[in-house]
Amino acid sequence: MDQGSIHLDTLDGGFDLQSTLESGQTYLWERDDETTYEQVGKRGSNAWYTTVVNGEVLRVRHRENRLEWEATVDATAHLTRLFRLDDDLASIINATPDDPLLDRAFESFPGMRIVRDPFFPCLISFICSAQMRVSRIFEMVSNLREEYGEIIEFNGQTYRAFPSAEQLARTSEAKLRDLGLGYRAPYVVKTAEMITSNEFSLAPFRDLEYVAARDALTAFVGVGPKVADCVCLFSLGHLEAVPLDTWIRSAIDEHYPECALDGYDQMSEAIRNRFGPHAGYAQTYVFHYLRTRTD
DNA sequence: ATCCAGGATGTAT
DNA sequence: ATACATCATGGA
Repeated sequence: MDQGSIHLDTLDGGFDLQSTLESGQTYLWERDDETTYEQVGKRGSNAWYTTVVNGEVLRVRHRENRLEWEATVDATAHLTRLFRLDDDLASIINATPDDPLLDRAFESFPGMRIVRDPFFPCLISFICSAQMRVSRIFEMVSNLREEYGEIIEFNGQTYRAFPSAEQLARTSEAKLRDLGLGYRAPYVVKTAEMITSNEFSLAPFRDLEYVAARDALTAFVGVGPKVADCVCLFSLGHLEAVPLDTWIRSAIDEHYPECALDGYDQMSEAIRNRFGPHAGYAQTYVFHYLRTRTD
C-alpha cells in the first residue's frame, strides 16, 4: 500500500473534498461511512472516499489542511488531475461577475472544484441522470458497479471498478431495467455498443473545441445537449460548458431573465456570455447552492 | 393521488 | 426547425 498527503495551504482558492464529491458532478466515489448520499450538503464529513481508476484503487479523506490518501499507486498526480487541483480557483471566482446569487453560491462552498472524471464512466453516469434525482443517480451508478464492475482487493477490503464499455455492451436492456435504470436502459446498452464498435473512435473528443465536442457527443444514444454539456464540463475539461438542467433554468428565469431565450443553444450562449469563460464553475456552484438550500 | 426529478427520443407539423 | 407525447421509477 502506498500512502501520503497533499498540502492544501498553498492551493489557490483552497479545496473542499466533500462538496466536490457530493455536489452531483461525479458519481464515481463511494463514501465509507454512509451507504447513500442522502445527507448531501451536510458539511463537515471527514470520511474516506474511494474510487477505482484504471484498475488502481484511490482512497482519500480531507483532514484540516491536508488531503490524505492511500492507494495501490502514488496517487498525487491522479488526485491533482481528478480534482483539478492545478486550477487557480481564486482567480476563476474573481474573474466571474459579481451578483447576489453568484456571491452567495461561491461563499457557501469554499474550495469546491470541478472534477475531471474518466470519460466513459462520466458519459454513462449522465445518461442515467436524465429525469433523476441526484440521490438516485448515486444508487443507479452504484448498482452498475455492484452488478458488472471488476472486483479489486485493497487493504483487506473489496472495491468495484465502474464497468467497462465491453461489460455494458454485453448485458441486456432487461437486466439494466432490473437495476432501476428505467427507460435509460437501452440508451446505456446502445452507447456502450457504439463505444466498443470499431467504427467509433474516442480519440477525437479530446481534441475538439467545446461546441464541436458538445455536438459530437450528442451522437451517442441518450445524449442530448444537457448531458453532453455535463460530459464536456466534468470530463473533458471545458470550463465554459453550462449544463442547462431544471435547476439552472429556473435560476435563469428568476435571476437572469435576459438570458431566458428559447432553445437550448440560444440560452446556453447567453448565460455563457453572462458568466464568462469559466461559466461552468459558476453553474456548478449555483446548482449545488440552490439544490441544498433549505429556506 | 399528483407532481417532479441534473432530458432524450420519435413523430407529426 | 419546432411542438408535443412518451418514456420508468421512487420520493414528497
